Amino acid sequence: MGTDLKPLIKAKEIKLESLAGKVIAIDAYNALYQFLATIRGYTGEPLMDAHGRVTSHLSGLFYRSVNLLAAGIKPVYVFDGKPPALKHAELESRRRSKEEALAKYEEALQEGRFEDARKYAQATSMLKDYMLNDAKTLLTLMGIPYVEAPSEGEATAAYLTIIGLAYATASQDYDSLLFGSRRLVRNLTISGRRKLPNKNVYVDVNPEIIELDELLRDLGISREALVDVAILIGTDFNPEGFKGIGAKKALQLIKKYGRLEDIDVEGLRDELKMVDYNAIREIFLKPEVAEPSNVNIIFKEVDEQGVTRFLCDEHNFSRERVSNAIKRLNEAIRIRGSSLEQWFS
DNA sequence: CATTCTTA
DNA sequence: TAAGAATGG
Repeated sequence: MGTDLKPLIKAKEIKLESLAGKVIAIDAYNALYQFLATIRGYTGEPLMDAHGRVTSHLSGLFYRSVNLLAAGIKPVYVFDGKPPALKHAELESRRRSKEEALAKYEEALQEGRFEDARKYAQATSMLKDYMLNDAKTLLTLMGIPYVEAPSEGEATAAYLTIIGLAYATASQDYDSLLFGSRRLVRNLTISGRRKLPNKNVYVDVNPEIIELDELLRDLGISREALVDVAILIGTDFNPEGFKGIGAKKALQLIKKYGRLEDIDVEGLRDELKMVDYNAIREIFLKPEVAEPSNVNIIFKEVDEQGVTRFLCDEHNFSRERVSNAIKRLNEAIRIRGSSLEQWFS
């Protein structure tokens, strides 16, 4: 879920094309989860192949990646490793709400309330290991690199921007900023349409970028202080946050007192004693990240035969759609005139 | 979510 | 032809 920093952030809308030629480190879990949750049939069932294996995430990953490549963007997907121990409570609560959603889904389905069923089905979404493996296979066949993070994917993605291997991170969550990402791109989409939660209304959504340096300057605080603000709001590592404190109040408090241990507010001071905020700070400020020597960001040509075999033969995608997409991509590459030399190096 | 089909 | 609805797997 991440930290709700939104009220503190003013993002700049950008055109997708402005990212042409840039390496973007994409939070794989975030992207795949979004695909899995939203790409569903009328009654909420995910797309599946003839063997009943879920393919929603592959559909999203394939078409979006084609579009990013066609726009000249170089995506690098960063996969999660082992979650920090402090994340257990958050993961457990996610597991529980999925369980509850499953019960509601079955009930709604039984009663023919398909719109509800769809909503609850989305909330049951779980990325299984085989789905992650299928996603990695597809990326390899598409010539798109990915990185295995030792722990939080957002942390390694952020690190890639810090060491100059990526221009920005891409995620819907703000946590990569806490991990020090120099730039965060949200809404890295093509269609620019998103359904409002619980409503049958669609709104235009454009990609937006947040520059960490600018954000810190605007807020008038350091990254260390921003992490303290996040802890007050509530992070994946202290999901409760603190009673009555949202983004605005958290910022006020840190601007006034500087850091968590100096907050002099009746009640809150005692609540803070119950939280190991130093451990949380450490996760954000000194995260476990991939070794640069283990990061190979190499783009290759799309293996059209391989992609077709994998998506169409193994997973029952339409040959026509897949070949059209690859044709579009090749045409875009041709028009851009990017020689394979400069592109794939 | 992204693409394709339908509709007016 | 452009917006909205349906479909994809």
